[in-house]
Amino acid sequence: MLYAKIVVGLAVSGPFDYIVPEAIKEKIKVGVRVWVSFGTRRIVGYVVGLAKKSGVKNLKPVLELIDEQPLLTEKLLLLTKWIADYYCCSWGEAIETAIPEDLRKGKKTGDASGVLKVETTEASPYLLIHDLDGQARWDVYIAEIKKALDSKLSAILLLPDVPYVFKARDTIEKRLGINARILYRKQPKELEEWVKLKDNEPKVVVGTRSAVFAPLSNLGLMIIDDEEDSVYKQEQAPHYHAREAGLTRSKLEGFKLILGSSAPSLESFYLSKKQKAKYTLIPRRKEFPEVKIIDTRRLPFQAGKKKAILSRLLEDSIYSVLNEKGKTLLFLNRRGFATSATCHNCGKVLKCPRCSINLVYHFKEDLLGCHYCNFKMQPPKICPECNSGYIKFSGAGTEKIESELARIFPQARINILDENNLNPQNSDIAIATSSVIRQAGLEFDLIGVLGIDNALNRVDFRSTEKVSGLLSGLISLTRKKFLIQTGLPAHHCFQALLKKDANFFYEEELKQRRQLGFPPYKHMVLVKLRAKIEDKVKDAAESLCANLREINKSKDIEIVAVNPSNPAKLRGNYHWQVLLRCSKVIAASAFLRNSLKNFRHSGIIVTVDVDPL
DNA sequence: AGCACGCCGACT
DNA sequence: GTCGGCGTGCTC
Repeated sequence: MLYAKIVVGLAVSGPFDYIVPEAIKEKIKVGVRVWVSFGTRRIVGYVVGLAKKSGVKNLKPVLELIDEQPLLTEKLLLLTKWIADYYCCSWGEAIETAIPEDLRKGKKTGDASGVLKVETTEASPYLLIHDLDGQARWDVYIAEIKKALDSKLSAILLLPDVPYVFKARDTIEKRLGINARILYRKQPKELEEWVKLKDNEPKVVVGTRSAVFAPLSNLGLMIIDDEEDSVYKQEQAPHYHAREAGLTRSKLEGFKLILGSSAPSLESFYLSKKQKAKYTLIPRRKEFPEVKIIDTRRLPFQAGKKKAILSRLLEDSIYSVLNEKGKTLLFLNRRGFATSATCHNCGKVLKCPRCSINLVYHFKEDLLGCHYCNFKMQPPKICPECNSGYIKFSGAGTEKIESELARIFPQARINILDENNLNPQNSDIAIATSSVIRQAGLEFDLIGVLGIDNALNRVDFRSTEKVSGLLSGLISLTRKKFLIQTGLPAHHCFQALLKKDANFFYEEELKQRRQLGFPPYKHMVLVKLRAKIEDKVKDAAESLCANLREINKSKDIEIVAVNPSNPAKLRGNYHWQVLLRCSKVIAASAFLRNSLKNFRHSGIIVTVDVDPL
C-alpha cells in the first residue's frame, strides 16, 4: 500500500493522508498536484510526502493525478513550509501564494522538463548596498548577474512594482546583451512564463514580490532592490515579506542575496550590524545641499493672525529661487484642500460613513472625500448633525498650499504633482506628496518640507523610519537648498541630515528600538479581528486577549495589548487587534495556531500578521 | 474556507 | 406543522 500526504489551500492544518490507487502508484511523486475529495468537495491537493503506512482509518483515495512531473521542487516545498510555520498559515495556503492562479485551479501545465539538478554548495553571503547615489548600485547588480550567468547559474531580481520590472529588464538586456524573463502576478500568460522557468537553462528573472518563489532550480543570486519598500509585505494572508522569504530561500538553496536601497530598512541595517550581511555604502556623488531646519515653534506670528504656513525663511528662499528662474519643490504629505470639515456650531467633524476617517475637502471637484475608501460626497451647506451651523474647513492640504502660494507669488507657475501628473516641467513651484519621490531624474533648486510633524507624531514605532526614508528620498532631488519646517528640530531624523552622516539615523534609531523592545530586536505579531458589529469585535478581541494571557506559558511570548485598529472602522467593518511580542516567531506562531483553533466567535474574521509594517 | 448538521423562531 | 436562521464541528 502507498499513501500520499497531501495539503490543500484552505485554512486547515494538514497534511491529510490519502490512498494512492494502483494505477498511479508509479507516477505519483512529491511535488505534484492531485484532485482529492475533501469533505464534500473536490479540490486541488499538493503531495508533500509519500509513505508506506498511515495512522488514519477510512482513508479516501487520490482521485486523479494532475501533473506528470513535480510542479514544486523539494526546495520550494521547504520554503513554503517555512512560510506556513513563520507566518501562521497552512502549508497549502503558503503553496498557493507561491504559484500562479491557474495552477491553484487545477489547470494542466503542458509539462515542464526539470530533470538535471545543479547543486550549488556555495555559502550564502548577504550583501546590503546602501546606495546614497541612487543609481550606482546597478553597476554591482549587473556585475553580479554576469558572474552568476558565467557560472551557469540563474538570478532573480525583485523590484517593488511592475513599471520598474520592465525598466530593469530593459537595462539588463541592454547592458548584458541577453534575454531576461519577466514574472509578476496576473501578467498575460503568467502560467506559461512560470512553467518556462523550470528548465535548467541559466537565466535572469525580473519580477515583483511573488517572483521570490520563481521556480528556478539553479539559483546563484537573488537581488531585492528598494528592499525597504512596504510592497514587499503581502497585504493579504499569508502576510509574508519577500525579504524574509528571500533570506530563507537563500539559506535553503545556498545562493547570494543582495539587498539594495538608498534608505535601507532598519531590519537590513541591523543584519549588517550583526555581521550577518556585508555592508557597502555608496556615497552620494552630487553635492550635498545646504540643510536648514526651521523651528516652527519660534516662527514669527503674522500681525495678529495665526501661524503662517510658510516661514519667513522659506518664503524668502522661494522668492530668490523664483528670481533666478529656478525650480522649487514643496513637500506636504496631505492631499486635498482642507483636512477637516467641522461644524461651526456643534463642533461635529465630518467623517466617512464607512471608515473612522475625517473627510478631506477637494477644491477642484468641490467634494468631500475619504482617502481610505473611495467615498465622496457634496459638502453640506449646513451641519447634518445640528442642522444649524455652517461647515468650516481647516487643516492645510496640498491644494490649500497651492492657493496660499498663488496669493504670495502671483507671478509663479504653480502645480500639484500627483499620480496623474508627475512632470514638474512647467512649474516654478511644484507641490507634491510622497508619490513623487520615486520619480528618477528630478532636480530642484530648493526643496521645502512642510507639515512633516504629523507623520512623526503617529503612534507607530516605524513612523520615524518612514519619515527618515522620505527625507532621504527628497534630499536626493536637490544639490542646493533643503529646508525643513518642524516643531521637533532636535529629532534624530533631522539631525542626521545636518550631520551628513548616513549611519547616524540608523544608530540612533536602533538605540531607541532596543530600549523599547521593538523590531528588529523583538518581533511583533498582530492578531486582527474584524466584523460588521462593533461590540462583537470588541468583545471577541478582549476575550481572545484574556484567553491568550491565561494559556500562555512561554516567557518569550508577551501579550502586549488589545486595541481598536487604526483606523478602527474601514469600509464598514470594525477592526480590533491583539498585539503580541516575542523573540522566537516560529514558537509564537505555533502558540497562536493552537490557541486560535478552538477560538470561534461567529461572524468574526481572524487573521494573523507576523512582523506587521 | 465551505459545507452539513442541529436546534430555536415566525410563517403558509 | 415546516422553512430557515446561524452557531458548531469537521474535513484524510
